[in-house]
Amino acid sequence: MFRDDDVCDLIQIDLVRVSAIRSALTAPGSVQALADTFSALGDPTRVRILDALSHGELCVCDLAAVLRLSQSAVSHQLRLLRGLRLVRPRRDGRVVFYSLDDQHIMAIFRQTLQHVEEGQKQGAGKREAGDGGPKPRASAHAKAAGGRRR
Amino acid sequence: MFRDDDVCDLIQIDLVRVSAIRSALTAPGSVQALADTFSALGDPTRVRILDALSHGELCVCDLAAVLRLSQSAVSHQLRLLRGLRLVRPRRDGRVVFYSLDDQHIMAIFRQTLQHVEEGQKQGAGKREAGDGGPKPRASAHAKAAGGRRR
DNA sequence: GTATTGTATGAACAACTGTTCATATGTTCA
DNA sequence: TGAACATATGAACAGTTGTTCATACAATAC
Repeated sequence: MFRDDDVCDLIQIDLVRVSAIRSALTAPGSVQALADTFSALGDPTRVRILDALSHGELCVCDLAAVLRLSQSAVSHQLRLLRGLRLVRPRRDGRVVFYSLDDQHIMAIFRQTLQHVEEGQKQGAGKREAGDGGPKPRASAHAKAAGGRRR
Repeated sequence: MFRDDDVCDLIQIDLVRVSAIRSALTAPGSVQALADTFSALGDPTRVRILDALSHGELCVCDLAAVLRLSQSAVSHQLRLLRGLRLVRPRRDGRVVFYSLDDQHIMAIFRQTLQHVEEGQKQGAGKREAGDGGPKPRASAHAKAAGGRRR
């Protein structure tokens, strides 16, 4: 944990600036909301669900068929996405159609894809997450490490 | 898992559309890259780090002081963020300064905050993640549940 | 060289998460 | 009403993640 006497006492440490920045930080509530939302987006299955829904409204069953997932898995994920208002349900008989809740989501996707692709340009040959190659399912504590190459 | 004979055979199931959408889906590599990036953003500590850095370049020690975190915790998280090119290090003697890697990140933050706040407007009184109130640290498998109220 | 200091990293542990299986809920049709 | 079917949900398990502690690395000062 952080202790006040643990602060390094270099000249660079500008305590004034530190407390200035600290008081300008985003409110904890918003931080948590941001993290929750990004967390929901931070799973391949959910990314795929939203990607599929970007092509238009789909019922749970169609969604499962499109993504080749079990109905249960899709339903569980939809529940999560629904809770964060990333998707919206519409009931029609016994079928429930889901659609993207608003336009922000696709905008966020586009922005982030831009960031990712930009990095791929720069670091060509460096292999970062998402180069299309067959990957060993990026695993524990080494996911975004600086230098992996097995 | 998904089995082909598990497809519900309603009229709504449009197998043509299903395969049409499937072939239009974002490539697996990009999906993974998106998920990895969102995953990195999906943690309060990392959100706070990026938020702090949005006020300008900071050394690890200052960052720890601003956020009241241990140097080790900050360093571990910076490593992750660095791997995804969300932050960029600059060495000056023994001090390493970190800054946001590009402008996309803040743009993504803004978009997402907009989404979150928009939802708060609509669902006023419904309590979604991030309303500023003291929360019991939103826990396991119930994080974004549809109907919570204890 | 050694001491000092800022940063990085490995191991380990508790907490969290995504999927599956079994089952419940809700809607339509006979 | 009861059968059929689309969707939702609870429990449980394996896999993943964030923090801490101890320690290594790197750059400067002596």
